[in-house]
Amino acid sequence: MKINPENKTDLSAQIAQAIRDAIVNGDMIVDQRLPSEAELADQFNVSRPTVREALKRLAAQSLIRTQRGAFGGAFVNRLSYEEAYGQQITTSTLLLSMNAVSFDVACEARYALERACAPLAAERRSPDHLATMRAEIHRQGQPGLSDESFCASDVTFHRALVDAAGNPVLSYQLAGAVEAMQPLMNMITFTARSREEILRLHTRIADAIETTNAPAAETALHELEAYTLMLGRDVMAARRIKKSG
Amino acid sequence: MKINPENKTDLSAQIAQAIRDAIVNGDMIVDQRLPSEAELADQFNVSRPTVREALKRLAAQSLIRTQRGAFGGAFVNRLSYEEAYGQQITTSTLLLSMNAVSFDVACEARYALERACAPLAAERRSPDHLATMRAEIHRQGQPGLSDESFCASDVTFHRALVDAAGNPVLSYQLAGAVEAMQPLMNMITFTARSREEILRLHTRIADAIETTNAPAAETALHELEAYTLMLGRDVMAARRIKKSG
DNA sequence: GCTTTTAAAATGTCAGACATTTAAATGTAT
DNA sequence: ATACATTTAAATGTCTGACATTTTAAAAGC
Repeated sequence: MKINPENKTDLSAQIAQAIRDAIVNGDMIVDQRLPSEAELADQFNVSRPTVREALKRLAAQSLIRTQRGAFGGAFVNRLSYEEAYGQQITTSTLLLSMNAVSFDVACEARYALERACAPLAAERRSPDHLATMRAEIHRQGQPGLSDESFCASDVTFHRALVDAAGNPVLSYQLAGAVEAMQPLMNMITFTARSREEILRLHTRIADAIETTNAPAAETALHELEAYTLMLGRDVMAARRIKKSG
Repeated sequence: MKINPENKTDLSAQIAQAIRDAIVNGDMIVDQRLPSEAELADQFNVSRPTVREALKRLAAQSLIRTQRGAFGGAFVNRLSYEEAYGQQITTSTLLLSMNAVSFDVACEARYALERACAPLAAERRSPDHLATMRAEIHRQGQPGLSDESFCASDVTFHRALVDAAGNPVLSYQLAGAVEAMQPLMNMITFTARSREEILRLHTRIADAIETTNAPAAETALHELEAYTLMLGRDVMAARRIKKSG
């Protein structure tokens, strides 16, 4: 992996790519120690700051971790779900906040993913997941609940639904979609009327999951998608006016 | 955003986080220029190499891009789908290759996502998408096709299915799942018998999409999932034996 | 007025030094 | 001999200052 040809891009980017390739190809295995910065600098014929910039790039992607002190160094990192979540959420949030993705598209993707989870959730849901969903439904019915709290509870509810599917990859994918929509969702004013409607649909979803009735859950999710879309569109319209004004 | 309290983590990580927050919170907008490295070093009271390490971290996440020369500098980057794909694929591939995710779980997630796309694809598929699917089916039936080529064609087929849904966020999510599974899929030996079976299912899927029969597409995808799982398990079993042997 | 040259500003890179952290090796006392 | 304290070495983290390269805008020249 050691060599890189004479091209004009950043040396630190080239070095990062070379090491990244080595990791992805399996030439370096988890927890294996990389050569020290000084050794890498020698091997690649660059200075230590350049090597360090390359290593920081890899650290930003959670590909490596570093440890100070004797017998420290840079080690290939076993990517954890938490780290993967973090990457996913950062990326998704930016895609949405930079308007590369519209609210409509994000909303559609999110509910498509949730519906994909529904059959698995109906099949595997534990009492614990159901209890969480019921508890959040109860909370959402409390009078005097702030919009932020309502929104947070909404997220917890949907998260329980997805986690009930028992597939961490799906949970991880959804996390991105749900978190990314949070800022926009938080702009929504949840009237008593809309809360009532959402509550009704949440209850239908929970009931469907409890009775392992996947199609009913999917139908309710469809309706919730349409309703969310309507609420979101009002907010987005208001946002556009504010921008142009 | 300028200050960061006295804690013991890396300064470059702290600075990267501060700038990241500013971008995500919208304090800095797309294409806005960051202060020069020297100015940032002043503001954060650190040296230029430390600032540079922070900037490289952000560059690794495609949050910023840099431009050399006068009036150059670091600019907030509009995250493109391509860049987001790249991030997603790197992360997903590592999750799978490091065995943090089993083949079964990845496979289940992938087909759950594809089924989520099916109704949308059935509704929106263009002649172009259908043509791609048909063409790949035809290719998969050619005798003398190598396993790699068969596999590549398989990816193109599924990609067309997902793209037909017309939701770039779903395409982006799937890209990760599909790409990540590639290395394992490539280890599969596709016998004439298994190719025939896959071809049959692909045809059913294409037919269902063409006739806007979403349920039929989902059913066929279910069967294809079960079949893929079976093929994959053989490979994974062989892999385990090789490791322990 | 157009072209060429120049200057300035910014990132990219290097070299060397010092600071800090950490664990092993060593030494010392009970 | 064991337990504890000390030293030491290796590594990352940080700083300073310098030079190289790239790029654009402004100045100079025709």
